[in-house]
Amino acid sequence: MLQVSVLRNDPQWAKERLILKGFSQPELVDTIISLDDQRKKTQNEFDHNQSQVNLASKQIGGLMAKGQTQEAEALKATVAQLKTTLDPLKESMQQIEKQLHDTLVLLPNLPGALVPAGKSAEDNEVVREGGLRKELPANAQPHWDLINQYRLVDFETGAKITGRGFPLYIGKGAKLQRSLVQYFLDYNTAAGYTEYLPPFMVNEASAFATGQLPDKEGQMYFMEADQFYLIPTAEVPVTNIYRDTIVKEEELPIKMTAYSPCFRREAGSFGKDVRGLNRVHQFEKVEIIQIVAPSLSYQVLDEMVAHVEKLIQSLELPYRILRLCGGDMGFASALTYDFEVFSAAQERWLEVSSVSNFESFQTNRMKCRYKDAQGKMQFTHSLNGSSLALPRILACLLENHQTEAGIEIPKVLQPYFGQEIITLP
RNA sequence: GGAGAGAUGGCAGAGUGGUCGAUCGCGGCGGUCUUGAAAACCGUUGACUGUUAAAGGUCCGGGGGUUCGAAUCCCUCUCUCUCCGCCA
Repeated sequence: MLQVSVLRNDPQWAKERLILKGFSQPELVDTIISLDDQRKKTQNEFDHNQSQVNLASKQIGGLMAKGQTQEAEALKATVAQLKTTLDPLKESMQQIEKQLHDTLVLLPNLPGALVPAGKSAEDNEVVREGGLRKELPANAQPHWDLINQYRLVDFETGAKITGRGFPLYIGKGAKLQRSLVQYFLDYNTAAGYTEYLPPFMVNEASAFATGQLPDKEGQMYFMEADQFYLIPTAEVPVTNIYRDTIVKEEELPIKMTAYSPCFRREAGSFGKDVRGLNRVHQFEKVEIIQIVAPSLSYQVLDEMVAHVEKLIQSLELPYRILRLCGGDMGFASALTYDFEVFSAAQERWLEVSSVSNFESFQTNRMKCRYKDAQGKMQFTHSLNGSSLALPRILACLLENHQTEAGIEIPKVLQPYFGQEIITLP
């Protein structure tokens, strides 16, 4: 959620930034400022009357104590009179505040200075490429064929148990998933991130705080009976650890990592690029999250990008890093870098990580603040990234490391997986 | 699911209708003393809103009610703890 003060400060600039993000109603900025004016005006009037009521009530107390009941009764009558003006004022104040909040919440975060203009994925900027594309055997295959031959994942049975998009991992496939999760968590904790295992369902307040609500309402699974949402990413429960808290400056930066399954309805996005593990309703992911002082957030963003980059390098995969353009960024983000790994057999890039700085967009919704050196209350900044998302990494590992002899396991994973190569069953 | 107890400022914990936004303690900050530190002593220390700055207003888990006046009384919801039941 944006701060009204930011919009007031330079409405024209704010509108331009919103347009860069592809937001279709920049005029809401003016609506918000005018609502805020109304709010101030109404509140002022209300406060004035309330103050008179408070004063009179105190006087009544004094008069009663002295036994001057007649004077007290007279004052009571004036208070009663004043109070009739209070209720309608309060009502309209609440109404204005709600309207203001409901409108404010519709605005996406303003894109940061580095964000390139553009409407879609084609306009993203390639920051750099890395890793080696291995020479593949002549009969190289896409992962959806490999997982069948090697008996790693069974989509049909997953569909029978639940529905399409719920893969069932089997044998070495399941173990490879588990090895990756463990490796990623160890890698993250070695870099100073504290590991959490969070709840996989969240309440409405949590889903709102990180920006999933109201923006992505239809994308989350919802448990009607208990009013819980299945998490689309560990970002939601983990970031919410710090909802409604005031942290000490010396506690910053707060570095957290968590594994979780992720549930996404992917409503409307099926039909294309959905084969195999490319897009599923349930997948595993290890997330990294930081809460930091505002002045450091972009430096931390670079650190997180470097952190994820090394992790992908260690898996010996060819990758590239993109800086997302305004139109392709998420609702809550101010700057996002996507990591894509080259899927050799599909001959296309697959997104495996997304690292973002949310600045104070989430922390304003969450009310996560700290006192700076001057003793002033400020919103912290929050950042997060996948480190890493699993099914696509699995797909890329299979495709990029397939050889005549079998699927080679990267060195760093071998201690976790327990063998160097997966051979045909 | 049933019964009981509870929810107050960073923590701990008083306060049961009228200068209570809230005693005291711990912690934090500032100071005295000290070469420095500790101890001791003194002072200070919630958030939001509003204003150039004030004043003023709001907040004692959430919502509603009673009253001239509510942290305090009533209703309701949520959560926590203890016991019972069920259960991986």
